[in-house]
This record gives sequence, C-alpha cells and structure tokens, in this order.
Amino acid sequence: MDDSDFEHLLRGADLRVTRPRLAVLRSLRRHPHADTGSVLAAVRVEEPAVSHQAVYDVLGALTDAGLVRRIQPAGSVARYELRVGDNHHHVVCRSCGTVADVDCAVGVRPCLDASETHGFVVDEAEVTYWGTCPACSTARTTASSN
Amino acid sequence: MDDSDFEHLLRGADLRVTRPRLAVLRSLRRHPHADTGSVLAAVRVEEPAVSHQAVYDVLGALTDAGLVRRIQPAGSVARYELRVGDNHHHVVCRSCGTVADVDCAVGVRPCLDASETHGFVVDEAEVTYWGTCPACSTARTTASSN
DNA sequence: CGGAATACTTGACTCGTTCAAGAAAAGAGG
DNA sequence: CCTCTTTTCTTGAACGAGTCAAGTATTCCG
Repeated sequence: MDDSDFEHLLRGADLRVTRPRLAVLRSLRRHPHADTGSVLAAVRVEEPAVSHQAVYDVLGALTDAGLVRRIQPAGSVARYELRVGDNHHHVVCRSCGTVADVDCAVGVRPCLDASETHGFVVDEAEVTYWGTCPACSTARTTASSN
Repeated sequence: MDDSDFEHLLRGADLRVTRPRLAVLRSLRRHPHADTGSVLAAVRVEEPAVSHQAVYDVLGALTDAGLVRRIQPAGSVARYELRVGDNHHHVVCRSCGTVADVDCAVGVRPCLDASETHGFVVDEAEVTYWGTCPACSTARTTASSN
C-alpha cells in the first residue's frame, strides 16, 4: 500500500484525492486501531494545518466508502483500521484498551448463523474477545508477587 | 423475579438495599437493553427524587457486582440488562438501534477459542450481530415499492 | 437506638463528537 | 491553461453521555 494505491482507492470510491485524506490513510497504515485523536496527531506531523473536523469528515467518508473500518469496543472511543473486507475480529485488553487483530476461528463467517434472530435480517457477525494483553498480564503478575 | 428476589440479590452481593436500586432493577426487568436515560425516566415514575448521578452509580455498582450486564454496541450509548451469566449475544438493528437477545449458536462458548490471540489471555467472546429489525425491514420495503 | 460506612443529591465539568457557515481546493469541460 | 461547479476543509460554537467532587442522607450492624 503506497501513496498511488491510496490514490486509486480514493478515485475508485469517487472521492477526491486530497492531502488530508492521503495523510489519514498513511497514518492508519502505520497505526492500525488508532482513534481519532491519534490520527489527528499523526496527520499533523506531515500536514500541520489540518483541522480536527477534517479528520472526522475524512474518517467518516472513508468509512462510508468502505475503505476503512470503524470499530468501537465498549468503553472506547472510535478506532479505525485499513484492513477491510476479510471479516476479522479483535481482542481488546480490559486493562489498557489495546486492540489486536484475530483471524476467524471457525471459518470464513463464524457464528454468522445465529439460532434465533427474532426476525432480524443479519448481515454481519462481529466478535470481540475480551481479556488481558501480554504487557498488562506481566505487570499484574509482577505487582502481585511483591 | 420479584422485589424480594432483588433484595436477596443485592444482599448476596454485599450491597445495601435502597429504593433507587430496587427501582433500577424493576425498570430493567420491564425494559431489557434500556439505556441510562430510559432507566432514569422509568425510575422517576416511582421515585421522582432520584438523581441522574444515582442511576449512574447504581448501574455501575450492579454491573461491578455482576447483577446486571452492560452492553454498548458501536454508535450506541451504554445499555443494561438483567440477564447475566449465560453468555448470550445480541442482534442490533443498524437503522433504529433496537437490540434483541440471541442465544449461542455454536454451543456454550462459541468462538471463544480464537486461533491466534497475540498472547492475550481471553476470558470472554462477545458476539454482536448487525442487521435490520423486522419493523425497519418492513418500512424500507414499503417505501421502495411506492 | 447510636454511629460508622455506604449511598444519594447537587452542580459543575470533561471530552468525543457533531453542527453550521463560509473559504479553499479539486477536477471536469472548454 | 483557465473557469466554474462541486466537494472538501477551516473555524468556532454547541451538544450530550458520562464523570468528579463535596456535602447530606440513609442503611444497617452492634
């Protein structure tokens, strides 16, 4: 994924190619699962004049176009990632909020066939694994052994 | 689940039995998946003097004690339900936000065994099904056929 | 019934996100 | 290359769920 790929991605989605948009995409390539604030900070390293509203707009437009995916684990602000279309899932650390990708355990569309959905037409099954990340596990063990 | 059950539940969790707490529990019995605002409104029907902060505190205490479960689908405010400990899941309507319960499709702990969790110690797998509820499906079909 | 601990009220405040209006830039067509 | 229309960005204010803090009231143990 280099800049010309990003450009094609944008044009393919009928979106204009702008410096803020390229900067947001580059930032997400470097920092998957970044929240809006982090994206804004990263963007401003290369494009200091970009407004926070522009980042919200860009992330919204990219999400609507399907170029990025928005996730929002309970208790967290919105986070974004470039990896789309492969129905992967996420592990979230209860302690520090860190997010990591998890591939599908059961198959291509795990758990998508719910037993009884009360007449809902289901189009996506999102799995969130909750637990403790390696760093927080270590910290906790170390602390309790003192 | 009557009031004396609620009372035993609270005492069993080392929580004092108070009018606001009973009112919150009754409200959740009547309206599963209610958000804080709805709970507050329902509580005030019977207990007009209860503050919004009290409802936040009560819901927090009940959640910490494991008496209620907090869910928060992306884009929604926090919602609460009395049904705990059975690892059931939820369908959420993309259009109106309505939530319904879904029992486990695969077994008791579906998808809990993620293939590769990057060293995370996973203790829960939360599944959120996204789709369209019956009411919104009907509305959409009707509108487009005009 | 009295006293310590817990729970609630009040009111201010934070922060992620959205709204609105006008200025700037992209890119199609000439 | 230039102009015009549309989209995108800037600026600045506002919203709302949730939290913080200090003081008052309630629960319930002994």
